[in-house]
Amino acid sequence: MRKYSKQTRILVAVDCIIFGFDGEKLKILLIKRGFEPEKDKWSVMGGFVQTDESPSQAAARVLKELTGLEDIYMEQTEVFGNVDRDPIERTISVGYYAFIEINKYKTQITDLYHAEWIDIEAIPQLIFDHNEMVNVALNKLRYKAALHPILFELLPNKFTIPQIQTLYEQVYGSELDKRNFSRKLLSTGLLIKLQEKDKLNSKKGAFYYKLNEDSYKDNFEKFLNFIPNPQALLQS
Amino acid sequence: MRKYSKQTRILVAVDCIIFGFDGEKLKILLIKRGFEPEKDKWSVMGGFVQTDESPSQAAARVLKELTGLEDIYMEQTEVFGNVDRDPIERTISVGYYAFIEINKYKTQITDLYHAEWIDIEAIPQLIFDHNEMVNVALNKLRYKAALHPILFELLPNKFTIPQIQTLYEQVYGSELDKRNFSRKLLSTGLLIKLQEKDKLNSKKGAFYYKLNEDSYKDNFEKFLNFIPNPQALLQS
DNA sequence: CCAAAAGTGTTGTGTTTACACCCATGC
DNA sequence: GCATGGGTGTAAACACAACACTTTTGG
Repeated sequence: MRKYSKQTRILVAVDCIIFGFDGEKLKILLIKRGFEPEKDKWSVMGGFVQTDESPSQAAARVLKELTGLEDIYMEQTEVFGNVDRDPIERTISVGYYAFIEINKYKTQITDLYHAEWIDIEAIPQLIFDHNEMVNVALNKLRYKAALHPILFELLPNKFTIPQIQTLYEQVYGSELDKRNFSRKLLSTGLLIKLQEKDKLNSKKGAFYYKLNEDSYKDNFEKFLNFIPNPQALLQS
Repeated sequence: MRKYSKQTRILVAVDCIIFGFDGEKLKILLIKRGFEPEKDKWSVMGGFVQTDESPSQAAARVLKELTGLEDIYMEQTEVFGNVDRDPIERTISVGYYAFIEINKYKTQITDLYHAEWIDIEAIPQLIFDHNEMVNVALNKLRYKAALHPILFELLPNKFTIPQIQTLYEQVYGSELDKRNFSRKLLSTGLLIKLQEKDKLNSKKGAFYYKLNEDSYKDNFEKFLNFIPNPQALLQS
């Protein structure tokens, strides 16, 4: 079949901002490149879209290469396509953010990369426009998490209410009232209380909960208003 | 400088779903292609990203070519990148939606295209994955408009409250209570009442309003909850 | 017994919804 | 004078925000 012969073909990449939560801090997985260009500089993990894959398949592949995990929760943020964003050659990159359960993460990547979890409060300078990608991902995640129960993807199967609250507080950088938070969370019907308690983080112990999978699927796209005054906390 | 020599370059396009409101119906601007491939088939307006422009610049250029207008409100929807989406040659397309004031639109395009406003209730079958693009654009627009005052971009400088209400009703395909709608709208402080009345649509006449530009900018990204029970009306 | 974190209830305030009548005008 | 669409008010239900004390238990 005839091609669009006069048009320019462009490199297309994907870049993944991978979030994890260790129970205390929200972190992203960054790599230090072991090769040129930009050797020893920090960046997010990315890769080029291959001929036989869509951008989202490419992002899933990159995530698997870096973390060993599949079926990861992933959202596209936006396309980064400024003409000069990559000094080597013009490249258009599709941004994604992904949530992984941090305990399931095992280093997978060759020693061409050094991968490390970095607190979102302490992101170093990154190559190209990767700092902007991280900011866009954070803003989109804050926006979406204010309305939809996506943050459970960062937690293990069993979690306690104080753990979730800490996670929300990290995401929004502000403290929440535990009475109001717990009431709102439980009123969604998303959680099933378990008998078991987590005794690691307190003497009294906090009950574990798990997700009600049916209710989770049903409510995923609904507006839940998790965050009081979201307008005060969001930039976009 | 060295290039990423082993990687595949891919065609990158933009496709724009252009919305307009004629006072009665929400419409999108479609074109009937006057050339092969897919001659005489309907599609949305698009074009390839050139070497000297970003995808958003390409989208703005395409919008200008089709409508003659610049500085149009535009949002990126998502990337459409399935390997087989374009049968001629692999092409990755960045989707956008745009709002134009329908009265400002003047046909600009060469007679290679026949452009027409089509009611969103009556979208014909489109080429490639353009029907999916339209659906994605509609869902994103509904989502965003439920929380942010973007729909004013579809209206002329002067508009009446019954006009805005009709627009919201078209966007969500459901009727709204005029007392509650008007109260909520006016309580945002976004509108300035003018002395003049629109006497075309009723005998009594409805007062014109204009946007309070300062308040509009300030409130653009805030959550305004224009739509009661948005969860009942949205798919994503 | 005490420190540390978990868990739980109430009240006032503001927002949302549902609902019905009068007004102005052109014909 | 009447049909058409514009404009407004109120009350009940609900959701939200602010706030403090009791419980459990490991040390």
